[in-house]
Amino acid sequence: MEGKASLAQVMAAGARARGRLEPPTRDPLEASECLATTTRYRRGEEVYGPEDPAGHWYRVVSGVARKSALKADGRRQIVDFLLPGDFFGLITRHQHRFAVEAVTDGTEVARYQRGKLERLADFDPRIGRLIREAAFEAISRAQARMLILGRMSAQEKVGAFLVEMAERSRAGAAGELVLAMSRYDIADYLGLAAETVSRTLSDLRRSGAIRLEGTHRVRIVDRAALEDADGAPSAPDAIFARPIRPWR
Amino acid sequence: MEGKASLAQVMAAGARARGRLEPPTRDPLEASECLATTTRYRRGEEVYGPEDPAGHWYRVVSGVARKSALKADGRRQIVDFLLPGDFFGLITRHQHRFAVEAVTDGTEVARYQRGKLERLADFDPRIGRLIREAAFEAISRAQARMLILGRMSAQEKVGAFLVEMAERSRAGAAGELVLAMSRYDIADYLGLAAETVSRTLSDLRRSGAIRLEGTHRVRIVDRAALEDADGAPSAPDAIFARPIRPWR
DNA sequence: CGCCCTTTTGATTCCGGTCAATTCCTGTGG
DNA sequence: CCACAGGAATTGACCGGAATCAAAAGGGCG
Repeated sequence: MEGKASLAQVMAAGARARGRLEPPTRDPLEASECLATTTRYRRGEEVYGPEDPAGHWYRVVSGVARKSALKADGRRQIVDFLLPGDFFGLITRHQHRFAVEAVTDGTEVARYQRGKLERLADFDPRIGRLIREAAFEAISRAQARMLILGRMSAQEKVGAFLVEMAERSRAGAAGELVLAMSRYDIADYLGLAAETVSRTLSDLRRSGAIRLEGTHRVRIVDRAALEDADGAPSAPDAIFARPIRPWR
Repeated sequence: MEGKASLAQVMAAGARARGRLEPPTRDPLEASECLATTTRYRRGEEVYGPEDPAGHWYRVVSGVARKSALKADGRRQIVDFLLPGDFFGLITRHQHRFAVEAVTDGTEVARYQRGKLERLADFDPRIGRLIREAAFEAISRAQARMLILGRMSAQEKVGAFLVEMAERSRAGAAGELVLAMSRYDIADYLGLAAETVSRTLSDLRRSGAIRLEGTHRVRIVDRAALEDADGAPSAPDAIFARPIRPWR
């Protein structure tokens, strides 16, 4: 399914996410030239492959996607989960190095012609800023993830992952969280074995830090415990959350 | 030591690194407004700390720096090694989350006022592109590193690290390479213990993939072996490089 | 209802972290 | 210039946590 979204919409989304931008220096009319093609993907479907020419920039409209690399020995590393609003494919090179696939059925992705958008940015500084900030955002995300991948125990990794997803998906204050991806995806994201992810989630459940209300539904009970996981509970009142009745 | 560099120089450096940019849409005269302050740092000296306000963008002029985060438990993760030409501190937020310190004595860093540069970018699209591309570059670097951090054996990590540094520092075709940073730095960059880094380098030396010509001098003998390390030699003729006379 | 994929749980192995000791390098001061 | 001191690097021994192998249980979709 294909659709069109005006640049105005893009800008609006950007502004919403990040606060006010400067008043236009040009009439946004020219913006109508630059249209995004929105495509809908099925679960597992590929948005682009690691060998595809990199002539476009993309943005997730709805759903979830994963950006990953497949190594020769069959191992896969997921480099980023892409949620609504996230830009991806932002490179200067002529070829992608990663694949992007939809995680959920019906994931919608907006696609922009790189050249057009770039030329547009040359005239409208707001576009330039928007892209710049999207890139900065991606850097932040990537570097935050290095802290996780670098030197953490399985408990810390999974804990940090849950917190990250809760924040990025603006989960309800109650800490309810939907993990669209499989345990294998999570494992390849965190650099763990799928079995370890599963085990760790069970451990966190037993220790009362989270509640599993369905395979893909998690409720964060003791967020502090997730954050500096691996150790003792940090919040004093967290102890009372400890003796938890078994799930289901 | 402080100095001044004109924007023209910055642009020139950028163009050199990446190929031609478009002809100026405005006279570069206004560029003279935007001056970079270049500062020289001693070994271990801090360029900025994790709590500092993020009012500037930076670029390494000469030397090497490391960007790192210190965790509560004392563990450190190095998120990036910064070599000449690399931009850093590119964020929109108001506070850095990482510290940047000089690795080598006399590292020179150019500092740009973020606001000025941003306003300048609004008028001169070349500046915008330059910054955008620097950001894209950082993303690439970060995502490439995730492949390393994610799921590799110590051998693979160290091998990949050597290859990365050789490429980024344009080491002589002979594969001669200078590692400015300590084993501890390398360890914190790769998510390993310093002892493991040392051990692994020794193993690679024994297996003939590299030669150690001084604590901080490495010669890459069998690059292919480093790349898909951990396994058997890949290049057929690599076997002949195997029986290596002991170093020194 | 039944098949298949995902998830969970269990048992065993092994890589890399930790602790410890020694050697090597670098820079400093006599 | 050489001796010395202190940190950096290397090497060794041991142990623990996560990967791997294996199997059972659950859940979704035809």
